[in-house]
Amino acid sequence: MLTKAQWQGCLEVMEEMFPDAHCELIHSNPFELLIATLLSAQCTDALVNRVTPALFAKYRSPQDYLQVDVEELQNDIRSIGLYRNKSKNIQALSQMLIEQFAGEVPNSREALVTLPGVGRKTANVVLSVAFGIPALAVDTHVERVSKRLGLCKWKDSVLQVEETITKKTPMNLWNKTHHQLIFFGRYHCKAQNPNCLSCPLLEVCREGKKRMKKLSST
DNA sequence: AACTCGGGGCA
DNA sequence: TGCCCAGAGTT
Repeated sequence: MLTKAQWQGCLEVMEEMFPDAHCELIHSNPFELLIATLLSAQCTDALVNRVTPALFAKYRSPQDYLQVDVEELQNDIRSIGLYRNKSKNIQALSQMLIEQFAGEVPNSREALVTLPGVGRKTANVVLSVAFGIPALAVDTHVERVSKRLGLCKWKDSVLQVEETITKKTPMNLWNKTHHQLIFFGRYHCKAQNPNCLSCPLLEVCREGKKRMKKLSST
């Protein structure tokens, strides 16, 4: 198992590899972060970032999203996929924010997950990035990376992985950790053909060492 | 647990 | 061309 110090070392190395990873989800306010995160489902942020500048210039508040027909909103986000669900959710969510949360994005998980289209992962991103609250969205990349490195056991559930990382990550790294893990997992520690040969974390990585051993024996 | 939504990226 | 993808909701 990876120690807390080793884990922090890994996070620092990931930051050196992808220094601007966390910039992709920096937004001027929690509401824009919430919308951008919701749009990110099943597509990359690079794709989302192509529509958000125009989107956020046009819609600045929950009220703004309610002043157009759903078809118009669909057209504004069509290129990212899953646009029917997402448009519907954004309008329903805007309505709820106005009626139940005084137009503000709530800062508790219990409240966030009651919003349509917002599940645990989206809620955790908003909590950590917008409010600095320790919460980590565990997707396939985060799960794979933490298990390969040896931070978690292979049989751990998603919730167990989340608990372990939450426990071992220092407060000052909360707004970055998720994005560093995502980038590291997506572009380096890939699901297929991970680049172990050039990996700076090879010395501490459980799976990496195993793969190298196998490679040298054949 | 296994679907569905969905256009774009990439082999 | 066909497969996959920073998820959530429904059955």
